[in-house]
Amino acid sequence: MKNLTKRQAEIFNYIKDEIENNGYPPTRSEISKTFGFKSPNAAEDHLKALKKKGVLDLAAGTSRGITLSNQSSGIPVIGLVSAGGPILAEENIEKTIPNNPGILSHGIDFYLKVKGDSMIDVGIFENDLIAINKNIPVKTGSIVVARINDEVTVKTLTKISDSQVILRPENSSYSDIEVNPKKDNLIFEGTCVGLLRDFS
Amino acid sequence: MKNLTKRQAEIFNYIKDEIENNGYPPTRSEISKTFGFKSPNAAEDHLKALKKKGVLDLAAGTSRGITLSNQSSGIPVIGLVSAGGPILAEENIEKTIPNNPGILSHGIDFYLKVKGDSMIDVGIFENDLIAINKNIPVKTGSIVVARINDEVTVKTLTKISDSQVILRPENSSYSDIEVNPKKDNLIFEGTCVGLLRDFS
DNA sequence: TTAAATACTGTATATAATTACAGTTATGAA
DNA sequence: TTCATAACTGTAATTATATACAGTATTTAA
Repeated sequence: MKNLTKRQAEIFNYIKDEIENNGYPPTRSEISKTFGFKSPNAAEDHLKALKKKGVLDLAAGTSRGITLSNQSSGIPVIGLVSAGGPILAEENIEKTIPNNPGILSHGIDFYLKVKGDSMIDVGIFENDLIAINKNIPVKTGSIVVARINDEVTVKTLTKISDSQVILRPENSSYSDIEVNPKKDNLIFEGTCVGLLRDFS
Repeated sequence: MKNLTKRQAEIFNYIKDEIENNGYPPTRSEISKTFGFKSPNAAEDHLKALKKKGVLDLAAGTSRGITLSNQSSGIPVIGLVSAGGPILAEENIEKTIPNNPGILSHGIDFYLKVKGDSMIDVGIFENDLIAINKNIPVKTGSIVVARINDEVTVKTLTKISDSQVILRPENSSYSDIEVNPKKDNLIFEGTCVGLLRDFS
């Protein structure tokens, strides 16, 4: 959904927030008022641009007829992460699920579908979706999503220093992973802020 | 939510559905069209009645300015269940959290905050919120919320017949619970359809 | 370098939408 | 019985809203 200009992103986020807070989308003049436009047509133009870029839809002749498109209103679920690119790259997105502000105390940037049983002792099972926030600084004790030499893993961070990082699987049959950030390529993709499991 | 007439409930549910499906609430005339009213004032009257009963709010002078009130839009979280009354009784509701249609494959009637460690082998931990659907018929293999002689418990249903019901804790340090529905008062409050955990 | 896109102002208008007022009919409670 | 509530019809007025057209200035991609 990218290629939004800075201004367009501002307006898009405002619309998103309004829907979240008010329960209905803003009008052209509400948008204009918020951004200081002297003409409602400025908002109209922006809406058309946002529609053209596919992040929202407009219902003709309908007041407040703004709907966020699927991709832009949902939170991506990341399945298997292909090596190389960024974790949120298109090809890693398995689906998107509706955003639900308010269910968890932290914001969610994406969900990661859990593979393997290395975290079962803290109740994280295969195929669970763990909610990840990219911006919380990682700290010891947190469950983190780490990328070590392009391999993505979910573990508890138990030690972090310039020369040594220890990632602990929460399963007694596995051993701690020790990483030297100076030698290995270590990236923290985010912190686990919640868990979602669907019994279907 | 209280004492809505049949007609009011129909209209309220329609509004709820419209918000969910369209992303914005209906106008008076859309409501009228749907229900065959020949005057938009019929919808206006209904909206006023629904507002009076506290299930929604109306923003004056605002097109589509209908918002569902917290109680009616959220899903109750049940903490400790007091003996006697129904599980969804006011005093059991710890809080409500926003409804999120689409995150789980089944509908959610309420969340139950888990006490104890009797289900840790299936990754259900203390203080997790389990999502419960009241209307799915209980069947063996499902995780169910059962009330045995007024005590509420979450277990896996492993056997169900007229004379014997077996509820299995998913923790090797606990033993199966055998209930005779003819002698004991056994009520199934619902089936667990999902799990929500907040790492805060 | 040039056309297209971005980001607006300014004006105007048809129509979408809220909402008041005046009624009618039916039902159930005081 | 009588009054409040429910569930509408019918009309109408004000205002809220979408949206077109005509511009201007700046930035960006071909």
